[in-house]
Amino acid sequence: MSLPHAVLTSLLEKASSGFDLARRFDKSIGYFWQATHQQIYRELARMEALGWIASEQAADAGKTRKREYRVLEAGRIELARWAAEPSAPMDLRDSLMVKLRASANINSIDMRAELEAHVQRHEAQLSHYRAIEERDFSALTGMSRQMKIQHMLLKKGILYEESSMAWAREMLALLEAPDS
Amino acid sequence: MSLPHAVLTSLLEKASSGFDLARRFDKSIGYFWQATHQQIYRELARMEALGWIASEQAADAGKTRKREYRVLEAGRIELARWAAEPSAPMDLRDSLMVKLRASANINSIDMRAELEAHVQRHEAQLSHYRAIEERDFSALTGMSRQMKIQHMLLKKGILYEESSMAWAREMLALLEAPDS
DNA sequence: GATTTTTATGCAACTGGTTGCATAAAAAGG
DNA sequence: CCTTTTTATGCAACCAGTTGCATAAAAATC
Repeated sequence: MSLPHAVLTSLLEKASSGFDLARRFDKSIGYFWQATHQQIYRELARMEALGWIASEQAADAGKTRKREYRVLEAGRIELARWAAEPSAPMDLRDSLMVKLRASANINSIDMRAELEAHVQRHEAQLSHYRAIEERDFSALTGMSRQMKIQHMLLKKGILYEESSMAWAREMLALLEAPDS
Repeated sequence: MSLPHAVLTSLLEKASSGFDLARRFDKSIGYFWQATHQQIYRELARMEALGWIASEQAADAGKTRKREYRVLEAGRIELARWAAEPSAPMDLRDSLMVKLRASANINSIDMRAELEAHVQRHEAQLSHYRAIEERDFSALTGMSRQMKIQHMLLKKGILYEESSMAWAREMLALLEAPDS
């Protein structure tokens, strides 16, 4: 159960409203933990009840209900406690691989178009990551510990996209080979 | 919703009981789609009701309730239909990355032991995959299309383990560096 | 000035996956 | 022989995540 902790982490970096968090979950933190706005509002309510976070009317709220949440000491303690407990290995559920395996058994299934779309998606994501790297992490010296870790997390994404793409291209070549 | 289709794919390769399927989901097909025995029994019942699969008392049932399921034509058609529809990009939820990100913001969180355990897990999985490759895919010629695809799926796992491990080692080096 | 889009929050119902437990025969071990 | 483990199936309750919808102010567009 990591969603509350992902929200805590994100709030730690910047006190925000639920809406802003939801946007943040569509990038940055969301690259390894996505959530819908529904989940986020629910978690915020739960964590406020637990005393992990507190909120007040946002400075730019106007007449809206916009609230800004920030992490309390109890929240930091909980986050540290959770980080220290052993993490279960990530569970992958990759439907494309299931489809490819099905296509190994049913000859009429042609996965080439799917694979091409897949390659293109990874390509787009990769160039997106590279642009972020260029923009935020191109300094050669003087990066703080925090920055270095953030850079490594981005590199993780880059590595993932690169290897997914290389593999998908090889797979595509196999499916396109005349004799196969 | 891919679990029924993962079960169909697995049954296509070999007609089996729920129990055997559950074991199969702890390896092979389970590397990219896991399921508990509960989910599998539930799915089998549903798919039998839909007419995608049929079952009879297993040959080696004795006095037990053991049943053997096999895919019907309607099941093959459904599997092909599903394979042809576009697949959503895989959603990763990697709690280790969330923890590392939290550790970038809270200095007292020390992720080194976690990362070491992580490296070791990937190492074990990698050598397991390599043993399978050695055993099943070391032939240099005469591999069928089916075998080639299966080999590529295994390679996908190998690539994933290799890149996860390489990255985790680099991350570990960063966390161990004196100045960071 | 009226309409559409974006910002912002949230309820309710549903679905997929997990956990805990129950049952019972067969095989293995002491 | 008796106990434990493995094989085999399944119910019930729960939890996490998704989908559809509703509301309403502010900003943008026509």
